[in-house]
Amino acid sequence: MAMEKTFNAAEAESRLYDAWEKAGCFTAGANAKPGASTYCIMIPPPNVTGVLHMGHAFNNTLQDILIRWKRMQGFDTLWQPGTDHAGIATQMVVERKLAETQQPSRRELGREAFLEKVWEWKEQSGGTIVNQLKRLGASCDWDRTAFTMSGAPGAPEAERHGNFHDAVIKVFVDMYNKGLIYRGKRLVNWDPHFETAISDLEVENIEVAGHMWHFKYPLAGGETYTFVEKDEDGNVVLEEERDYISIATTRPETMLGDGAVAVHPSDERYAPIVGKLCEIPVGPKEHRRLIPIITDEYPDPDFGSGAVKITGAHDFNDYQVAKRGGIPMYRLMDTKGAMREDGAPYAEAAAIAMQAAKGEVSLSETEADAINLVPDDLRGLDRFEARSRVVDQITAEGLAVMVANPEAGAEGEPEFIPYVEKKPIMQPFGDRSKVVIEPMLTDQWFVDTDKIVGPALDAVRDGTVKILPESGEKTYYHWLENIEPWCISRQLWWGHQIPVWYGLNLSGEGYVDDENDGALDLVEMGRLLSSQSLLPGDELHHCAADFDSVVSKFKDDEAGLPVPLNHARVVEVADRAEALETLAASLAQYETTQDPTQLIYPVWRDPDVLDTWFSSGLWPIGTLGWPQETEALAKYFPTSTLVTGQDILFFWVARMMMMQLAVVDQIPFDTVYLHGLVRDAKGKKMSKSTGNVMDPLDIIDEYGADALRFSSAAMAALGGVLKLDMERIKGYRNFGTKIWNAVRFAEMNGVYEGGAPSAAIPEATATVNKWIIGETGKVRVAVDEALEGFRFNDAASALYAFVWGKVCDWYVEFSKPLLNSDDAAVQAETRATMGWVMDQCLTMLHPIMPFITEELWGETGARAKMLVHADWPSYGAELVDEAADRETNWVISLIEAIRSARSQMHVPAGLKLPMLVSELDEAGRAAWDRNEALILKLARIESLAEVDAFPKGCVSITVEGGSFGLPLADVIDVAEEKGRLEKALGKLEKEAGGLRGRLNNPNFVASAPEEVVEEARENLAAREDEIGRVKTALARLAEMEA
RNA sequence: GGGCGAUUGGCUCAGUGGUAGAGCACUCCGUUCACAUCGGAGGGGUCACUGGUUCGAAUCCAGUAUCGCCCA
Repeated sequence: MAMEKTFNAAEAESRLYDAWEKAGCFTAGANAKPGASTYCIMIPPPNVTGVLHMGHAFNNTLQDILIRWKRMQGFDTLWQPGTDHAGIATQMVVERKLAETQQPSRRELGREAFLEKVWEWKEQSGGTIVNQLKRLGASCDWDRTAFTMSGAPGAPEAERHGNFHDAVIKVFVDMYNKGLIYRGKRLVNWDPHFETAISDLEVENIEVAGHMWHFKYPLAGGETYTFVEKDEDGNVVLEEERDYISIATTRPETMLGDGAVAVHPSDERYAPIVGKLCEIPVGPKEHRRLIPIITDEYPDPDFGSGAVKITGAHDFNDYQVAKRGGIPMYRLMDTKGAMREDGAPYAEAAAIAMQAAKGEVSLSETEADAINLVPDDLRGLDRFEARSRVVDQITAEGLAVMVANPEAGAEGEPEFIPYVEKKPIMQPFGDRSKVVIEPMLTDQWFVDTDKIVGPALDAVRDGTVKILPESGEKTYYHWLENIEPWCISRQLWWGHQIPVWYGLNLSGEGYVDDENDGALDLVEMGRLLSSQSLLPGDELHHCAADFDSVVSKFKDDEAGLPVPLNHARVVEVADRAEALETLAASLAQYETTQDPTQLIYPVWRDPDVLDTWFSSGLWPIGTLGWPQETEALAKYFPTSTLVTGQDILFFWVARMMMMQLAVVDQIPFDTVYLHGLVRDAKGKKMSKSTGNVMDPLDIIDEYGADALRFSSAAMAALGGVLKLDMERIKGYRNFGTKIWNAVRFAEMNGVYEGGAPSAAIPEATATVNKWIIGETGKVRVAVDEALEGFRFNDAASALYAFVWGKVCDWYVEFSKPLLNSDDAAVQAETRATMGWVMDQCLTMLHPIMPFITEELWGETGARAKMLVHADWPSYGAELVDEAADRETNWVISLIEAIRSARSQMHVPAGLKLPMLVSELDEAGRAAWDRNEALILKLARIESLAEVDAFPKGCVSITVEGGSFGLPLADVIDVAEEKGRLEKALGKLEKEAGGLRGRLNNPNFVASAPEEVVEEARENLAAREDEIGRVKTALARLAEMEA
């Protein structure tokens, strides 16, 4: 067999991966020892629309390293794969595809037909990322591939194996029944393009060039006050009478919905006017709204004018202020982000708002929301168009704050201009839609996180769950201790439809039984249908897993209604409008038939779906078959390690903690390993617009998956920044070639002649064989310790240093004379040792570099098992032979000293030199004798002769316990040699000086640990010894000069 | 503004109190039969700054500066 010179990754990777898969190597429990403990990792489900990027590659490499390592150790392992259904992203992808192929749009298709299209797309394209993960070498149990929408109504046969959908619905119903989920009107991130609420995670805050306008809000009734501005020392810098309060805003269009102006309670400038009313300087003059000036801790007195307008329905900070102060929140925009066109004309709306501001009426949330305060001329405008109109109107009226014009005096330039600051502002954008996100007050479903956060906090506080790096725990506490309600509803079609049905509230105030006869007549029915109680927002609702289960709950409601309503059949209709029609028709029919059994009580299901994170929050139990008590659930839950990006600590990790604890009262995993974003070599985020995106598949094509994987491991320092450098990847590709050729060398030297090496630790007699066996023991301990502590970089560098720095640089070289030895026993021993050492390298490297190691494993003999299932070693420091260790290190230092001297004396590399020795202690003599052949070979020495004193022109080589010399009188450059020795002397003196200083300090000797003092003494002695020899050499050189 | 973190050779980074390290890059030498995707030798660092704790600080503490990330 003649091995190729390099590993052909492109050819081998798919072949090896297929072999693993075909043999079922990744199946849950594969290679488990009898009675083994379990080890389970849940993949962070990639988006079903996703394609593999560097973040996935890195994240999954770490998981694969762990799972392969544990699998080789004989644990009962499961790496659970799958994808999430990615509501908004998937809907967008499918809609785009419909548009591209000239098919009817989503709305034209309708919900059911559109969802069919989504499922079609999923069957065709949803497996992309799964296949890409295979190219990385990910050893997931693919037969178990999960999907957060599996088992949903409308899912094709192929998706019916899972029941994730039922699990999600069951959790919603259970949590609803426990009072952990409620419906409410709250401020959410609204995407005007997709017309849905989105999560914080889907919002990107980007700094953009913005403007800060300054406007005057006149005091009501022309009141005035003395405005006094002081500097830090309390000196008055400005004092004037004002009839207004100055407000700065970046969003003038939201002024229309202002409910108050707030100032800080400590702000003396505005103290005289707190509690008074001021006028919003926009809208028809005759209907100007007045709003109160209130105090709140939120305004920063040092920022802008110190006064803040409060628009509770369109700003998150203002929302909090408005809630605290009972300020009404007026919604100004529709779902598309345009100014509202609905409701009563402005004059009417403004009048109601006025009454509220004066405290004459108090508005419920629903009532406030029904009021449209957009002036008639601005209705229907896009929000940005409305902004510029508002600015123009205010400025035209002279209510903009004016400043001196720096251009004044120039042609056509006025003396004063409106005060508009150009400044960068952080603006929220939808990460999918790229439009500006609008904080919007809407009806949504929420998880009452306050009620379930406790156990999730406790589990980390008491150490049941460990988060790495530790700083992640701080962040976790910080977020959970200040947790906000979690909005879980989305106005999308693709997702788990909320299992709540609504019905019209027929028992409201509108119904009055005129005759008091307990029965409904026509007049009463008419009143019922038009009454206030049928306004949107006041419906009855019930929650249940399906329609059949919800019917009885509506029946219970009916029981309290008068005849004949209490007999009505509960029937599901599409929506609220259809329900009203159906009810009216049914009542009309009843009038003629008088048959109560024909009466229909229509109910409709909530059209919204659940946030994708609500379902992925159940990933650990959902993928294992919950709520069924499956074997997998019993075995692998709670799972072991979660490896994920620190950016989703809140959105996913914390939610999994809360939900698993809330639903099954168990932690989902015991360790969370968090890592950062993979960046480019300079530390920049990878982005399409910067053009610095690296595609992991391109990297795999060019350098092989192993190189990419090794790079991932090497940069995975706990808490470290991940900078991906192609040079580094190339270096690790080279590392693979290095191992390949080391094995090739072994193969060429008959190591595998007798078949695969024995798994038994070889019995060695030769020093270097004993030494490399000990080094192998040390590296196994180092690798396991590193992986146990999730220090992947330490594991990688320990293996790199061992394989390249010890095995290839030294052991292979040392072995050459032994493999060519005439002594058959020495040769056999060395072959056995080398075979074993190479096998250990392959075994320990396999979790990080599975492909090349598996290939070499197969190349070097028939094996009982593939490497993926080989036994992970457990030997350790007991393999270290101290004497062999010392001796080999001495040999290495001697060889290095000779090479160094040769190189610096410009001795031609190929030239063999004689060497002299003037003194050598007993250990040195023994070491020389036992290792002469390899020293001579590696240092290119032809002979060694003992002398009493070195001749003139002899280059000195000093090692522990010995002085060697190279007679180079004819080639020596005296000045150069003197420089070399002086430099060495200087370094030694510096070291010795430091050691002496410490040892002369009585405090050091008294306080430092014994072994530290002892070590310092030994070091000093060794330095002084060497200083002596270098000085001798320098003296000899001086003689030569003379 | 709040929180978290970083600052070590030209670059990218390890290094949790005891003689400053690695890889890459650089310089010189090398077609020695495992490997030029290689080998050998070498240069290069006041560990951001200022104080403090300690016998001893890159390492612990405080402050300063600069940078990054998250949140507002």
